Amino acid sequence: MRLITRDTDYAIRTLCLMADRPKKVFSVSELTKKLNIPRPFLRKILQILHKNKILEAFKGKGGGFLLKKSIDKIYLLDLMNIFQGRFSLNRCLFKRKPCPRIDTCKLRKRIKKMERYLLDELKKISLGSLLN
Amino acid sequence: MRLITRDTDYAIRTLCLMADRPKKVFSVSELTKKLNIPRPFLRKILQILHKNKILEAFKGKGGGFLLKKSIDKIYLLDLMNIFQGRFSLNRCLFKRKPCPRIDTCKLRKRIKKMERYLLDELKKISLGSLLN
DNA sequence: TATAAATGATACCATATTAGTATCATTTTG
DNA sequence: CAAAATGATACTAATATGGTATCATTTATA
Ligand code: FES
Ligand code: FES
Repeated sequence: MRLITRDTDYAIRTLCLMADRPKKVFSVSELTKKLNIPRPFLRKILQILHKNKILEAFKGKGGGFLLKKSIDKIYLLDLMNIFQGRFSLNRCLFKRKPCPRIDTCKLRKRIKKMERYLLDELKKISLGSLLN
Repeated sequence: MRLITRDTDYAIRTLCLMADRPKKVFSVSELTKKLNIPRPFLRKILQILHKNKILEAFKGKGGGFLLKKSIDKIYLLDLMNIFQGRFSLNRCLFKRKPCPRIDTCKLRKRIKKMERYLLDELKKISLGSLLN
């Protein structure tokens, strides 16, 4: 089971790198070289981060992306929500009726509890806290 | 994120139903009617449960499947391992090198901790404990 | 003001995983 | 021997993930 998908992963790495020089405007070319992430994929990711107000973007020659939010205020869970959709462990419940025979669906309750825990843990993890 | 896939889910439901009459030999036809799970899919699932010694199987006319293990000794995690492979949250680590810049990969450690928790919780859940 | 270098928007393709089907062989009972 | 069951296994379909391609727009600067 994959907690973090590739795009979230790449976003983490990119933002951490950018945090090194928080005032600097990075072009995709530059980032792609340093991180070696496939260029068009990285570009898409950066555009999404921009739409979500985590980066600022500058068009035109000499343009690129700039960290907008402090790395300490960007949480892993934010990125997961952006790239992976709202975090939830038991989609199953909503696709099908609750399991016959398990009338009150105890399973669901127990999964909810685990989900609660994971969300709480994930909320605590800022990108800043991963560095150093 | 899906903790439990469809086949595991179906397996749970089927085993719970069979636990109602632990001595009875159920044919696929019978189970498929009661659970309305697509017949050939259910069949595959039952065969896998048989291979994994959770069910006993009887070939030939009048044959079918019989619960071999007590429902209290079948754990959700067993089924997940059978149908979904060994449970682990961070496959990511093994596909790519640890993230550059995050040298000691704190993220990995934190994910491992969550994984530990989930495994502990999942270990506790027997199918028996879901019923009644 | 033309050109090059950047992002914006968006549609597309490739691969992997999950979900489900089909088929033929074998066993068993009557 | 025929019917009714599972064993084994290969195939197909749907979805999610990972990655490309392309054209439009903006901006700096020669
Ligand atoms: S509602 Fe999903 S297993 Fe019960
Ligand atoms: S090793 Fe996977 S995020 Fe660091």
